[in-house]
Amino acid sequence: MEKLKILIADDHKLVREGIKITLSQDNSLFEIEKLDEASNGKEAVIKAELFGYDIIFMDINMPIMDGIEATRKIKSDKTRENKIIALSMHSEEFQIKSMIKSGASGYILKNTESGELKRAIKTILNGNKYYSNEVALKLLGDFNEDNINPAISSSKPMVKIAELSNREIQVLRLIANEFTNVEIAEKLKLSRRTIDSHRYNIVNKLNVKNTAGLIKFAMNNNLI
Amino acid sequence: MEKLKILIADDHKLVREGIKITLSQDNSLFEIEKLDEASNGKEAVIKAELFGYDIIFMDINMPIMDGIEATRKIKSDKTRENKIIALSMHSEEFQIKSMIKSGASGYILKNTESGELKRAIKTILNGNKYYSNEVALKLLGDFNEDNINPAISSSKPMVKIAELSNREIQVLRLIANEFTNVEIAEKLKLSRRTIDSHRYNIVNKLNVKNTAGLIKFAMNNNLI
DNA sequence: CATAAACTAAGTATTTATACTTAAATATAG
DNA sequence: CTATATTTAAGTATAAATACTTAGTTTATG
Repeated sequence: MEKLKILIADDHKLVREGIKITLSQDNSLFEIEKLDEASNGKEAVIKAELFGYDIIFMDINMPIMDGIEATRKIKSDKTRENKIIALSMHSEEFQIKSMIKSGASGYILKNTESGELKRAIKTILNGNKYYSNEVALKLLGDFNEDNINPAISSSKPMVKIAELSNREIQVLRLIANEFTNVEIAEKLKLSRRTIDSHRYNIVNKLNVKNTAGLIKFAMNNNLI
Repeated sequence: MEKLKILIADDHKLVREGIKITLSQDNSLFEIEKLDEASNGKEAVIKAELFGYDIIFMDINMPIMDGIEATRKIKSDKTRENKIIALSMHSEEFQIKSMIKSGASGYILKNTESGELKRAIKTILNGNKYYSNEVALKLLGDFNEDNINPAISSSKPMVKIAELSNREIQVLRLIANEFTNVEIAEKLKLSRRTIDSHRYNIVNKLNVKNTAGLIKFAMNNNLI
C-alpha cells in the first residue's frame, strides 16, 4: 500500500475540510502519510519546496499568488515529483489551458463526486493525466453553431481555445482595471494607437462585441 | 442540549462536506438531529417546505435557483422558523443586501474559521443576526479616501450600499450582454437618450469609471 | 393626496472605442 | 538562419460612451 504525502492548496477553509474528509473517508486505495494545507499559492510553493508531495491539490483562484503561477513555480523544480491536480469551480477553457501549460497533471471540478478525487490520484500516480468529464469535453473542443457544416468544420482544428499573447493579456488586464487606452499607453510607454490595435485584435480573437465582452472574458478566466 | 435540524444548500459537494465535518467536529454547543443537503435553491425550498429546519446554510450562487430567491421563498412560509445563514465566497455589498432583504439571519464567508460556523448558529438561535467581520464592515459602510474629513463624512449616511433601481438593473444586464445603448433602447422601446441617462446614473451610483467597472459589478453581484 | 423616488428624455460637448488596413521592427522557434 | 508570430504604430472614419444639466411624467408610499 502506497503512503502518500498530500498538500491541499485552497484559500477556502471549508473546501480544504471537504477534501480532507473526502480523502480520509476510506483508505482502500492508498494510505495518507502526511496531509498539509496551504491557503494561497505562495504558501503552496514554499511547502512544496521544503517537503515535496506526491499529490498537490491546487485551487486556481487564490490571493497573493494564484494556482497557475504556483504550479509553474513548483513544476520548475525538477528534483521533486509534486504531481499537481488543479481544482476549480468552473471549467473555463483559458484556465484549463493555463494550468495544463503550467504543468498540472489533472483538472477536476469542485462539484466532483468523492470517488473522483481518489480515482484522479490513482490515475496520476500511474503517470497518466486525469480530467473531469466536463473538462475533457472542453479540451476536445466545442461543437458550436459555426460547426454545423462537417465538410468545413472537419478541416478546422477542433480545439478552439482563445490564444492571447502576453502583451494582449497585459492590455486586457489594464482594460479590466478601468483604464482607457490613453492611460494604458502611458503606463506601458507605448503609442495610444498601439493599444487601439491590441484592443481591436483582442476583441476579434475572443469573438466578443465590445468592452463588456472583454471584461466578462477577463473575469471568467481570472485575469483580474 | 438543543437538537438541531440543519440543511446545507450548496452546489459544491466539497463545500457541503466541509460544512458537515466542521459542524460535527465537536458537539459541546448543540447536538445535530438531522443534517440534510441540497445542491440547488429549488431543492432547498422543497426540503424546507417538507421538513422545516432550525438552520439552513444557503449558498448564493447556485444553478436552477439561486440562494437569494430560495431564501425569499423559504422565508415567505411563516409557519416555519427556517433561520437562514447565507454562505458566500465574496463579501459583495449587493449580494449581502439582497440576502438580508430576502430574510437571511446571517451572512458568513466560506473562508471562515470552523468556530465561526457554530458561533453563528448560536447567535441566530438566540434571535440575533450574525455577520462575518468583513461583511459587517461592508454593512457599516466603507471609510474611503472621500471620507477623510470627519465634519463632512459624519453628516453623510455611513451605509453606502449601491442602490440600483429595477430599470437600472435591467439596463445593466443588457449592457453586460454586450448590447449598445441604441440596441438596448430598441429592445426596451425607449429613447437612446434615456438609456444614456440610465447608464450615466449607474456609473455614478456604483462609483466606477466606465463599462469595465459596470461589467465587473454586474458579474460580482451575479446580475449575469 | 402630497411628496419622494423612479423613469423618461433632451441639450451640448468631448472623449473613447470600434472597424479595418497596412506595414515596419523585433522576437521566437524549428 | 529563416519562416512565423508578436509587437509596434499609423491612416481614416464612424459609432459609442461619457460628462453634466434640466425637466416633464409616472409610480409608489405614507
